[in-house]
Amino acid sequence: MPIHNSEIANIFYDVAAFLEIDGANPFRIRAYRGAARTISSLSGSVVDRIAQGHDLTEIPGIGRDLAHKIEIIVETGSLPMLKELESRLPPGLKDIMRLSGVGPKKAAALYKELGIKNLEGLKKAAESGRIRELRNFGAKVEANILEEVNRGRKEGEGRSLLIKAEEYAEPLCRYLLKSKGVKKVVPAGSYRRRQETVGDLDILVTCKKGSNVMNDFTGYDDVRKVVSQGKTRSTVILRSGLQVDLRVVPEVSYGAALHYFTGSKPHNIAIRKIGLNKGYKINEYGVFKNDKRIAGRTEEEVYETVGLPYIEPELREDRGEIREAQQGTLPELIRIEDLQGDLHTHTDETDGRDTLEEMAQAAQERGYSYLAVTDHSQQVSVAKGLDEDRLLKQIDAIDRLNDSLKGLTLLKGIEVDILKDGSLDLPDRVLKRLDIRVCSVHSYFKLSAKEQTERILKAMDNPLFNVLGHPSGRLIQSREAYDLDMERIMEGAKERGCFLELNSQPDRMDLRDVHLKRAREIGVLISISTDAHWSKNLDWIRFGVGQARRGWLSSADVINTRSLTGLRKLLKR
DNA sequence: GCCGTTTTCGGCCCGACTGTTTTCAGTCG
Repeated sequence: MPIHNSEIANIFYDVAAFLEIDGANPFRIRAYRGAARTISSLSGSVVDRIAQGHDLTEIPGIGRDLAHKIEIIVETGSLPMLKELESRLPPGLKDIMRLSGVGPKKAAALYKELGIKNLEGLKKAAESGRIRELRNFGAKVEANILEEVNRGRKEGEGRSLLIKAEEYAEPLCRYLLKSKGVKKVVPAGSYRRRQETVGDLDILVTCKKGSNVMNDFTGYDDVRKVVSQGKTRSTVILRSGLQVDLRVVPEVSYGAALHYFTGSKPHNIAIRKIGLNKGYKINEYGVFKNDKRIAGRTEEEVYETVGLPYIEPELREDRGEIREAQQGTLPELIRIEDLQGDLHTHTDETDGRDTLEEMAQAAQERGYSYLAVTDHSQQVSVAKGLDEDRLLKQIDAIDRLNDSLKGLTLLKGIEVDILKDGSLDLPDRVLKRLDIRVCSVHSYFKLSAKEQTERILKAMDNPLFNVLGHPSGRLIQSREAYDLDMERIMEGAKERGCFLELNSQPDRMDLRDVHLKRAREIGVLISISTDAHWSKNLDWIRFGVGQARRGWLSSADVINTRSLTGLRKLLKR
């Protein structure tokens, strides 16, 4: 069983945690964390890279030592260095360190002074009042530890889907905007970068002197616990468990603060380094030269002082955007208004909720010039999938409706199942009568990567294959992607004139950002679609567009930015 | 442990808040 990137990353995360407890050089620890993060965000598998003879040290943050350690992990499945650390330090210390308010230093002290090895021992020590005796610990720390242990998990832990974060962020921002003296309220962090999930919500506020916004924030109806409250920063936990950080800065610092709180952290560190080399200090209050503020009112100013053009939030992941900005080769990112239509939608004829007419009307309201109706095929019986007869009837119904529609064309389509042997779930004679075929895997998720890849490539051999629907099959936080050689799929699609879908369902977001970036490099075009099962779900397109921007896509990389005529040409293979 | 348009050695982003202290360590983002 080949090692997945995430397994290599987890080993490095564990090494970093143990080194931290061990009191190792902080920069060495950072190197392991950085490598873990980089590896888990690669688009292709490290195993393949090694097999193809690629030099791992070309990956930023991976030097000779870490490259060698990766090779050992790939060969043997484990890392002797981690084994050695685990033999000296109890694995349970990692759980202790995950508690809010407990870091490596406290975990080390608890182990060394009191012999505490796991959460169970920690609980007993806290209950018997032994923890408060330790230097730098006290009654409050002890009480906090006990509360954390009893809860069983860290406050605010676990990531939320972007759509869930929106549900909380929007009313909270409206509420804060009404607070006296408040000028601007902007969600920053991974939310602004449109990451598919967010760990916590970072909200930036600018206001006049003497504003009461901090008290209004901690007094918000939905707050369950105030974790900390200061003049410029406060942290609360909402009743849903979502953690929210509020930062307040003066107007002159707005741009610097927004840049800082938008992150990502590696992007910020890289920008600050460039600043340092030019003799500037950059923090959330501005850009400083000899303690004099020279910029920071806008984000553009911050970038300008380090000699860069503005970089869109979705690109700020330190994945090459700074280098391309320096060279002036950043793409002009796609916007929602570039899209001419949606190419994957369902109606009440299968498992959708609205009629053909209702879906058409919703598309008109969005200003689309086309909408593809792509109900399920017969194989998906739980969704009342269409057989040949029912599909023919739907084709007729669409023809009739198109005669009466103004400004919108309904495209006759299907989401047809790719069967286990790589054939499609309906005969060519009926598929031929359609404008578009979205082809998806809904069964046999457990095939080996080789079998799954060949199954899909074989399906693509059929000249009627247009778009591979939700290509990886993952459901965020509930189902892993099936094993697949995505690189071969993308190259196969490119060779055959097929396209890959970016499915905008909030828990799919499939393809991932790193895959989209790779698709753009390979030159395979993308269909950004919602897979809407309800007319209201057409609005999910904002998630897809956010994800597409994170994948560096511009309007030219996407098929449904084309006019109807242009699109029809692309769909004819 | 990584990295280099000052460097192959000596740096490595920067600040807020809490609790335990009485000037600061630890944690967090």
